[in-house]
Amino acid sequence: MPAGADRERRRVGIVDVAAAAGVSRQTVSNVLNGREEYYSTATYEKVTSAMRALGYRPNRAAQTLRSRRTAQIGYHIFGEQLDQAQGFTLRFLQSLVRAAAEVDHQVLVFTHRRDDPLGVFKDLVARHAVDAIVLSESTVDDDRARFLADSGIPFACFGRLAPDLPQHWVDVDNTAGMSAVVDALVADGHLRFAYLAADGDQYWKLDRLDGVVRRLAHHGVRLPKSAMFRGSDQGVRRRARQLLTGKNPPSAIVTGSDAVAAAVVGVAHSLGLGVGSDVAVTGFDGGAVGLVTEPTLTSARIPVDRVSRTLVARCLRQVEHGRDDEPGLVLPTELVRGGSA
Amino acid sequence: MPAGADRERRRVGIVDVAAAAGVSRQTVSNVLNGREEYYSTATYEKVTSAMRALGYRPNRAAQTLRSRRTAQIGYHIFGEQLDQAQGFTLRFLQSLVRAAAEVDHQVLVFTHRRDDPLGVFKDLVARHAVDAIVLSESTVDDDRARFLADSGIPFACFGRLAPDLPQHWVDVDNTAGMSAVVDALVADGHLRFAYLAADGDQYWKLDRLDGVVRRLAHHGVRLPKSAMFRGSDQGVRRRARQLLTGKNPPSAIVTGSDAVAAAVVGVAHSLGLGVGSDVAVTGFDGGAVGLVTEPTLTSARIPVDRVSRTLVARCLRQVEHGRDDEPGLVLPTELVRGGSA
DNA sequence: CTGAAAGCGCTAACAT
DNA sequence: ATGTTAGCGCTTTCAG
Repeated sequence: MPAGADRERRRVGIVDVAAAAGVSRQTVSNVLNGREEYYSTATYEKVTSAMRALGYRPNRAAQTLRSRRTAQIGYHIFGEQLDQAQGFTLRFLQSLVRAAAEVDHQVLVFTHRRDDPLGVFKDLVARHAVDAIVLSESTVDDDRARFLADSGIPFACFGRLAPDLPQHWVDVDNTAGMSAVVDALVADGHLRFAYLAADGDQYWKLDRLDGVVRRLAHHGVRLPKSAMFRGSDQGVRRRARQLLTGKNPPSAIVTGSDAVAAAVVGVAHSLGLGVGSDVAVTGFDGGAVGLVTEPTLTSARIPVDRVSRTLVARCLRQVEHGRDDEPGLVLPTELVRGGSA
Repeated sequence: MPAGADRERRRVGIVDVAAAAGVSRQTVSNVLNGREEYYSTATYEKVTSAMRALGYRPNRAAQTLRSRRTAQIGYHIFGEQLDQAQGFTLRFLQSLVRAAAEVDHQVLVFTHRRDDPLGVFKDLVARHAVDAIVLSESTVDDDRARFLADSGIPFACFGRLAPDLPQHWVDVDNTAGMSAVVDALVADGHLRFAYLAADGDQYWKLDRLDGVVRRLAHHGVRLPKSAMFRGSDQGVRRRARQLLTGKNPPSAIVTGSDAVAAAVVGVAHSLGLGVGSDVAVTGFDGGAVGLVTEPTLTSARIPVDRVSRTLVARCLRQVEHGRDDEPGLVLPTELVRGGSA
């Protein structure tokens, strides 16, 4: 039996498509890569129908090797995440994956090793495993961002960066977000406020606090020192209890995040107070946490989808045109009204 | 000036290493791929030091194209995840990424498009974008698993699969986990129990319920119908309140998950009851949720790291030796005692 | 607009 | 134990 008779199920390659369509392999490649100047509509039809008929899908490794584009975006997550970020990280990742998919890219998730935080980054860059890297929960002076900037790989951060770093970032307007929350509360007639938040001196935590203080001042409402607290989850609960059982309790408790708000809601319940009626509670984030509290949270929603889409766009821009001097982008939050305020 | 004088920063390739080490490219390749039969210790030293000196890192695309191995594992996540799984998914992903990294693999995260749930899978398989795929939250008769089985790509699931599917799965022993919880509670002298859980008829939810009922029976304790409830988060809260304020309230509330347990803890607090003192509450999972409640939860901990490591191992086994007939693996949970029971 | 040639950087299969 | 010869399947460059 001649070798040609083998029922061998060969992978279908670009040449098979070319043969089936009666054109050369490049024409197929051009169609594949949407180089519209280089083929006629008729050719396009022939080629695409041949691809469909053969069930052809280009081999990624070959494309990558030749074009030097992986169509993959790296996303760094921290290994240990017992904190507030928990819920948000997954929401963001989901959004990022969708945003990447919209432009035919995939997301490679990676973590660092404890003993060598930058090692993975070096590896990824050196091995050309990704076209760009996205960072979230970045600090202003972020080691990772600094390394990426030095190495020259395209990147973008969710969170603003120091002025001496490339401004490849997107962030939300924390101050304005809190202002909107305060405005709504004031419009509802609240006069006695408190602000509770997780501790930490990240700029966004400070911005949120600042937003509340300033906006209340704008409305002529003072926020007494004793009604401001930033600390651990436990500390927040304790202080919430103190405030709510003390004399002249706040009628509205603004918090720095949905996680904190959820904790406060729990405390209020435990004191037999009606949330949204006896006391208003607000959060910041607008993700899933706020939907499982009872009542649901009024919160400043972070527009995750816009954030991730922008991040992906900025990455690809750098991939295609080299490092740019675009400034950072600040996105507004959206006030979502739940039953908690 | 001659062209050779260009200060052109060329990528260092395998030939550069070979030249520097004074060996052929294959020898370098052999060292790279740990084919120990094919080089001497002396050669190894020469080659590795040359690699270090040149800062050489093999190009992934080229390796993939030639070896037909991507060193990437795909992980599918659902797009909308407002439910209990939330916290767990991220914990699992983190663990999976680490487990993959331990064997020099990376994790590619992807979601499906609503209108074509299997489309991404087809694409990934056809384009050889990953070596294997990991699924979590799989159902017994999982469409995704069925597709993967048909397509022949290596895969592994967190969650048992129907007998007519390849048994590429790992799962935890839900029944035994609950038994351990019940044992601890009984040992503490509890006699009046209740069981609250999220609704849904996934086998693991049924197994957990079953575990509680059987083990209580084993101890001679009856769980009245009225003390068993499965429903929405809201429903659970309502029922918890009813139970705790009714006559003859339970002294121990066993729940189907840490998320439900957290809700029950909130309800107990709202009724002024001390959790861990007035009423015991237990969860199932052992992740971050149980650490932020007050007190922390007593729970059956899912050994995520073992799960993900096993999943990765099973994937690689198939990659290397083809589909196997290994049976599914059931892993035990570990009882973690928090302050809630 | 289409075709032919060249090669991305590596590893498999063979030789030595 | 090391070297030689061929590609992997595509895209780039350049010629028609």
